[in-house]
Amino acid sequence: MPDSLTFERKIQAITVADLAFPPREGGYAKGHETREEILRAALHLLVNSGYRAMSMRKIAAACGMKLGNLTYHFPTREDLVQALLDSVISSYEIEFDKIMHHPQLPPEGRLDLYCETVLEDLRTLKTTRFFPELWALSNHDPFVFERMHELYVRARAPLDEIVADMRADLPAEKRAALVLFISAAMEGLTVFAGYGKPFEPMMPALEGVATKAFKDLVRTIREEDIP
Amino acid sequence: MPDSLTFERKIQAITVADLAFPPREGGYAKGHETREEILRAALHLLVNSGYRAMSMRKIAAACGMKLGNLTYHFPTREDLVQALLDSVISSYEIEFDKIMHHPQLPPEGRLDLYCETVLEDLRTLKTTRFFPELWALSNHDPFVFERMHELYVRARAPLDEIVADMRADLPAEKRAALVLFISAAMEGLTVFAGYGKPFEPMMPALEGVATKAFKDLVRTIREEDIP
DNA sequence: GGTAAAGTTTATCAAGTGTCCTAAATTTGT
DNA sequence: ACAAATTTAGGACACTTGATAAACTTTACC
Repeated sequence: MPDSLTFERKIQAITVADLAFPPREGGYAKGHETREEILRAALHLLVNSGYRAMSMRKIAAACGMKLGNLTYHFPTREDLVQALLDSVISSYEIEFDKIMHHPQLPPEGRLDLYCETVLEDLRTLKTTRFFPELWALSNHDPFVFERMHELYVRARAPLDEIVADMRADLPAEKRAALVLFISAAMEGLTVFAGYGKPFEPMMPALEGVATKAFKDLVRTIREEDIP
Repeated sequence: MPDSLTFERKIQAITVADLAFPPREGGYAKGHETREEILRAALHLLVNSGYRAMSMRKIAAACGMKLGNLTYHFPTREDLVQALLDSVISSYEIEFDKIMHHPQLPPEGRLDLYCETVLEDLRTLKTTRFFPELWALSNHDPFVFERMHELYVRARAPLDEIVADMRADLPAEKRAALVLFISAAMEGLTVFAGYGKPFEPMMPALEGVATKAFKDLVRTIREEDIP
């Protein structure tokens, strides 16, 4: 592992096509398209250049329109960020719905699928890219905090449900702690995965360890008693 | 768990007395004290109000001096941030030195102590507070990235050493992955711990699960073969 | 075709940013 | 006492930021 390294991220450009941009009610078609374009550009800037660089002007420039038009669609900057968080949360919802409404899959299978989904996200670095920014923001912006909390709650909900199916006898508190630890481990993994180049060589081995560790946790859920 | 909550962090004000501010070579005593005061105020602002609020003027105002004096000690903003990162890294170094140079402690004991130290940090939320900001920054500021990488390397070094003592037979790559996963799990834990109020009620239970999980990993290191 | 709403541009505002500069006053180490 | 280091008090620079308001253009619909 080198002690000093050049600043090169392996992620060149994020594709945000798979993010959900629900249309607002009773708007012109053109207006909705523009809103989508704005949010896309905003997220692109957020991920690739950071929150500081995600200014109204740069967003406007990124999608080739004037600043005034941007404030027409989003009167304040907070409105824009809110819409952005909405789309992120919606995308999560869609992702986890796929797992929970998977036809004829036992709890164990759903747990495996859940873990596999997160590990896959770790490989493709999809959510990893905007999470650190949003999380840092949430420490000082109350409304970001509330939305991020909502996101965390929704992300853990399916896992909570699965664990409840498998170990209904466990007290809710311990189930919640177990779920939280799995989530935490995954969160930590995305930290290092997102950290990119320095850790890239050992990511395959890390994934092996992670898979084993998660399997251990599954075994804990199945067989052992929680301390 | 409430679905919406008021924005109240349990951490009111950070105390940075235990952070290391190494003196620069060939400076007067007074100058060193002032530098310390500046860095303290800067870190306070970073933690409690975020990186955006950590402007030269606000730092100067926070420690009751004029802007000119601040630029006298730190010609550019980057100089200041560099010094800040230096202090953070130094503090880490001191913390881990205590573990590694503990008299007559076998590798197993040092591993326990290492985990316990991190869990203690999780309880007191010491480093948790500025990590998200710095990490988010590192994604877009090359020099912050290099320093944060240095920090990660130094933080994992002792753990690496311990694991090497315990399992010299394992290939370096797999040892590194194991170390990385333990670090990742801890990193994730600090994420949720730093998240504060919403998770506060279940922190004790979470800590129990975490302790057990870490013990499992230790057992993995001791007895089993890594996949 | 006309009309009202939606969408877009243009121009401007006050405020904040980091950096640089000069000149003087004060404190400190020796 | 003397020189170096530190601090104060300003001002100015070029630049970016979010927000506002007035004009202009396109679109939808009767």
